[in-house]
Amino acid sequence: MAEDATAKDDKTPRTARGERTRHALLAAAAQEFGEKGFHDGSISGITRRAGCALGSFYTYFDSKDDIFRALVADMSGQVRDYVGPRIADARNGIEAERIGLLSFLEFAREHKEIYRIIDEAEFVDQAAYRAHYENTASRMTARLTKAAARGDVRADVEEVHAWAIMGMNVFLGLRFGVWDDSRPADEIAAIANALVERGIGTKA
Amino acid sequence: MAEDATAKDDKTPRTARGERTRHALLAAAAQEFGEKGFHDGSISGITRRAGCALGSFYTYFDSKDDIFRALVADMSGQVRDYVGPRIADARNGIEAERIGLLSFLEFAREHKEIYRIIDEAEFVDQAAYRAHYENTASRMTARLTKAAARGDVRADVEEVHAWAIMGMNVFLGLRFGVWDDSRPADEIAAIANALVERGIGTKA
DNA sequence: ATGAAAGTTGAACCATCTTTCAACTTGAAA
DNA sequence: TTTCAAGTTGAAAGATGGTTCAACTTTCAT
Repeated sequence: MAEDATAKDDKTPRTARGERTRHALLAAAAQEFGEKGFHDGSISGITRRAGCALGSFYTYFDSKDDIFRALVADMSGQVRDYVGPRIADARNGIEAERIGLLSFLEFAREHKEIYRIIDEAEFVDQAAYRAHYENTASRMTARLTKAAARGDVRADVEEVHAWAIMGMNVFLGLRFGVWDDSRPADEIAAIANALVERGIGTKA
Repeated sequence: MAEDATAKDDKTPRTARGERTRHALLAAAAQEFGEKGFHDGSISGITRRAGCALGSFYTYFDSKDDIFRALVADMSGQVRDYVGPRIADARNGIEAERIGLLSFLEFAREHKEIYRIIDEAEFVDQAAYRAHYENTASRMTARLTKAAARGDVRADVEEVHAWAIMGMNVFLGLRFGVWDDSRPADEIAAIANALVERGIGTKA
């Protein structure tokens, strides 16, 4: 998840100790940026949390931007890896989207820092930000298209529907996952899924 | 839209010239923050765009945060004032939401900086950020509840539906308003509204 | 055991940007 | 025409925090 190694000056750790430190720095960065945001978070804050010296940071990362980029890619992958397998168990296309939202809500409740980090990528690394949402949307479009072929959803599903449902999920995750998790996640998922089922489903 | 005047040290302009400068600074700040974001944007960048000296900034604003706060409130109000009256023309609750999205898309295409500014409030002034979305959602919940009473939409509409539809709108605005405006806005609005109509409508 | 590569350290350097301030200009009321 | 509050100016103070670096310690293959 960061195997560049452009031969020039490779920052990849070569020993177990180095690996440990790099990992501690990434975890500390998730905390630091999650709590304070990118600009208010500081590298000295990261190294303090990681329990190492300021200078060690530059053994593994080129800059503050560099570790942030690594973090966005990492979190984006974590969501995908948490949600993906769960969706695979679904019996049909509508069910898949319900499980997708449900597991996303669970993930957001467990990792409340994810919003601050992904959202701030809009300012720190726009390419990573767009990549995250475009990848998520295109995975959803692919799922919906497959579901349409199986007759689970209307034949006219397209990108617009995917962005609509993704936006729905993101905002429900913010409101009912991060800001306030007092209502059961499956209740939220059921309400939203009913909207989706009638909206694009074929069973009407 | 900023009549504090706490007697202490009032920054309200007292002359027409002062009013002009303050206004130029706000407009310049929208440009500067829209282009570079809050942290990369600088006060000297703002005064340069506004065509005045660095020091003049502090005649009208206490700090960088202060002008940003003023800007978020201003943009939030602009969206509300653009979308609100258009919705009022709708013949029913579903039509209202279609017009709401359509006019939001139009607004986003005309003011692409709005996303950067509102989104960055999450980091600069979280209270303003939550206020913006909570106000928007509660206005939508109120509209939907009224529509339910008129029989336009299902009786069980609630906050969750409002957040779902708002999230849909925000993401469609980002993808088909700001990032790429090649598809007609009313086409996007029609597709999303069909989803909403079948999803919460009563005509089904 | 030993030497070289990998990793660690934190003070200091440096660039940037917010904020202050005291001198100066403007414009309108008396 | 005079006066003065309001507004303007930009250099410089002050603060912050990213980045560098040269000395030091640890690890591990031989």
